[in-house]
Amino acid sequence: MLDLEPRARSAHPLNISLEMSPKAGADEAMVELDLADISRHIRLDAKATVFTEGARADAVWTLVSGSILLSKLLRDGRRQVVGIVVPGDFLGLPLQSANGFTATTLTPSTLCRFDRTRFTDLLNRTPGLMRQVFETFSHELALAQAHMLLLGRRSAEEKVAAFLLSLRDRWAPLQGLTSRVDLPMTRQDIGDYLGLTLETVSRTMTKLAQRKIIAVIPDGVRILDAERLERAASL
Amino acid sequence: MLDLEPRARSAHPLNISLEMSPKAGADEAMVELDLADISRHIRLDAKATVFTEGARADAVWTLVSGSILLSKLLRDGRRQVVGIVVPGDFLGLPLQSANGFTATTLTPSTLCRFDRTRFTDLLNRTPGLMRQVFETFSHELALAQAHMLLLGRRSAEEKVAAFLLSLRDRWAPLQGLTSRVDLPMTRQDIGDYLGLTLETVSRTMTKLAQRKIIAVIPDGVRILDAERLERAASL
DNA sequence: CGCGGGGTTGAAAGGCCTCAAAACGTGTGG
DNA sequence: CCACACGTTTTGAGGCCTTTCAACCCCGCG
Repeated sequence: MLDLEPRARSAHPLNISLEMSPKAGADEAMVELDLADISRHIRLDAKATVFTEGARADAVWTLVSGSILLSKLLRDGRRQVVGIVVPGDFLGLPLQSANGFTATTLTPSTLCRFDRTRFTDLLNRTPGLMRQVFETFSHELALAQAHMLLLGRRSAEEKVAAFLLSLRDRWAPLQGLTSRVDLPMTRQDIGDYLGLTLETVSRTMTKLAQRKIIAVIPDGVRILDAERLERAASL
Repeated sequence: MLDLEPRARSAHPLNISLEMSPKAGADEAMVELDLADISRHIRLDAKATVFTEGARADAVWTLVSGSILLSKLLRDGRRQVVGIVVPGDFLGLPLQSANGFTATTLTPSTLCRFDRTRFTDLLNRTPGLMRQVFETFSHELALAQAHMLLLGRRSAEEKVAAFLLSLRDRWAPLQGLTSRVDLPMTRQDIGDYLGLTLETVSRTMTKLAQRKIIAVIPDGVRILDAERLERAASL
């Protein structure tokens, strides 16, 4: 249900952004060829591991469809989800040789895989592409900082409310701004993202539902009162 | 006391990294000139604001000496420190027109200021420089993810222990790996960094001191038993 | 000397966690 | 088509860790 095929207009996943680049010149077609040259589309089932924290990173990826969870593990099993990847997002650090986190698919997903060294070579040859990826990372960093604020300083209710709103907004460019928010992950996953236990996530959601701010539906929630939800998130 | 003058060997703050670049070629001197052209050294007192969250960003910076706190604010006053800047670090997002956080000096500091648009122009003209800044950001992102794990999944004692160790390690390249860790910030600042109250930070430190793992000294701590501190951090 | 900011310590409250059980949903096999 | 098993979610009760509120100490400085 989340497995739609977005941005089909673009021949290559990374060109979504290159197309919008102001200095998209004559050599754009060549870059596309080069990208096609070193890339490979891959389909994965739900709950498949794309790569593992600590392992050697020999590829970088873009997500074409589906969704992916990025998580870090403590030795005793405690887990923190450090990111949620939606179609169009870039995945992996081109310049780092080891993965800093594990990437797991939530739904059946298709990814575009790039050989890492060949990708960084291309990056060094193609300033426009590097700029695009750089821009992506700046945005990621801003998201990470916003999430630190959430993890460190927000209550359980604020966390859950902010989570639902941010997930809605991230999917909005792909499927429009609907009141329905798909949650193709478990309460445990959500808790690991928000720094809460699965029970607290569940309780908080039912509390929001009792106040008619959201409705809990199978595999997701429906936002009944976006305004009050925003107030609950103290945005 | 933290106000040392590190990396004096390099003519320009940003060239620390450019020097180490593998493809540092003949045009390096020119880049340095360009950087000098658009940069300006600035001295700031302790507790001075470099820039404010939400304000238009018309500059990016490198920290030459001193130290800086990056923080985000919630409307009701709750604060989250999202980063600590040590000499040599880059500061600000070249491609974003608004600041995502506030930057405040902890000690008297000297910064190097770059006009943002002129810096990004230079960035676009100079792939090697962009690569360097890009690399910096990848590292920042990794740090941010590690901090999310800390904020979401670690206990107060683990947080404080991990904080002391990470601060020691970040200063190590500049002043050597000593047992003394300078803390030129208040308990409130530390709490805002770790997602704790200042009282919890204080209590946790005295508890670590009672167990002879650290000693609380004026303006810092001394690490008495690094091994047990690492175990306390569950690293 | 008194003031003010920062730090420590104490007691009580509360929010979230832990442990536990029951409800629910879905896919499988009889 | 129903029964069952398994994983997930919900709900409850109790406890703990961190927060809250408050008092007190320390020290630098006007």
